Amino acid sequence: MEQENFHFSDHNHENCKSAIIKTAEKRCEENGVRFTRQRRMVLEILAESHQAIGAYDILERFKPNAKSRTAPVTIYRALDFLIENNLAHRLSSLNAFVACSTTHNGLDAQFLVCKKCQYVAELSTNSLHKAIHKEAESAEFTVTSPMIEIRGICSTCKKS
Amino acid sequence: MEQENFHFSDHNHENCKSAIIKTAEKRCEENGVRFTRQRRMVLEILAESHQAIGAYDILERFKPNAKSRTAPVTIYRALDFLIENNLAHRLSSLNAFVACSTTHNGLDAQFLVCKKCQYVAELSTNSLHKAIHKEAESAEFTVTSPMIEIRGICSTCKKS
DNA sequence: AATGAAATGTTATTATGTTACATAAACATT
DNA sequence: AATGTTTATGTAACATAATAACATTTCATT
Ligand SMILES: [Zn+2]
Ligand SMILES: [Zn+2]
Ligand SMILES: [Zn+2]
Ligand SMILES: [Zn+2]
Repeated sequence: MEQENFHFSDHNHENCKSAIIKTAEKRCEENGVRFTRQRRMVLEILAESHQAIGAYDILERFKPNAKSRTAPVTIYRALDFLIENNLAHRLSSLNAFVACSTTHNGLDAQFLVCKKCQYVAELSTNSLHKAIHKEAESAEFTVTSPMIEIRGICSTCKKS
Repeated sequence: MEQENFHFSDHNHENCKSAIIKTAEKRCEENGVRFTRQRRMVLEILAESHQAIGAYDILERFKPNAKSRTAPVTIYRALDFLIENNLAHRLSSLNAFVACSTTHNGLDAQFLVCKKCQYVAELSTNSLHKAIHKEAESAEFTVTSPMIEIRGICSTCKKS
């Protein structure tokens, strides 16, 4: 799941998807929480692409495979679960969600969000992590959940 | 308008407010845009505190001094204007707004947001600015508008 | 005063997210 | 297996946040 550039151009997304699901199975096992059918379905929808997707769009894609009529709260509950277990992230600047695509190893996540094509690259760099915590510390501020969403234009979109 | 800690404990907020309004008058003059009654009223409401405030809360505080019935869109239009002219900022993680309280000098803004008391400290540091642009560059990503909202607990809340 | 551009008024609508309470499935204990 | 307990899901209504579309007014310039 190493990315080389913003569009993940060289990566096999089928592998990528199955890695995300496998990670989820493993982590839920470890954490003693249940990776239910609905939670899996929502994660699979997220993992379909590296673009952020809104809850109501997820709902639309969810409905065809649902066993009964599905309400928004079902999606939000699944998303809450995934986010709590670090299997997905919410992008506040878009009111949208992505599957987690990196191993954080205790570091905060950062996102590069292309305004044009909506692709999201997830980073988890030591340098940014450190810079953030250093600035916060000097203001005597205890960081719990930084939201670092770097909006701009990806290389592919810039060329075109 | 220099801040020493998160709660701006040592600052005279009356000065702070009038500085915000004066800056706005000056900037609008410079930019050849109109600092109308409504825009001023919304900025004054924002400048009342360093807490983020939602558009509908602004609306409630706006109504008593309004000349006629006021709809949400009025507030949003004023906010759009203020944000465009860098006189206010939107905090995506809260769906809320604050008056700008620093001079940016070409640097991006960053925010420390206390989850407990809702206070917002605005930073505009070179070190964070650089760290962000450096990481983006190495992903061949062109930054336009980073959203850096560092959520956590301020020193005052931590003590209590 | 006539003109055009910017700002505001008015109403309705869309988008996003939550509450409250009922039912069902999974798990643990006897 | 029967029981109680927790966790997950179903269902409906509601709450909050933001925008669209179009009419009217205000302001600066001619
Ligand atoms: Zn992929
Ligand atoms: Zn992640
Ligand atoms: Zn102040
Ligand atoms: Zn600012």
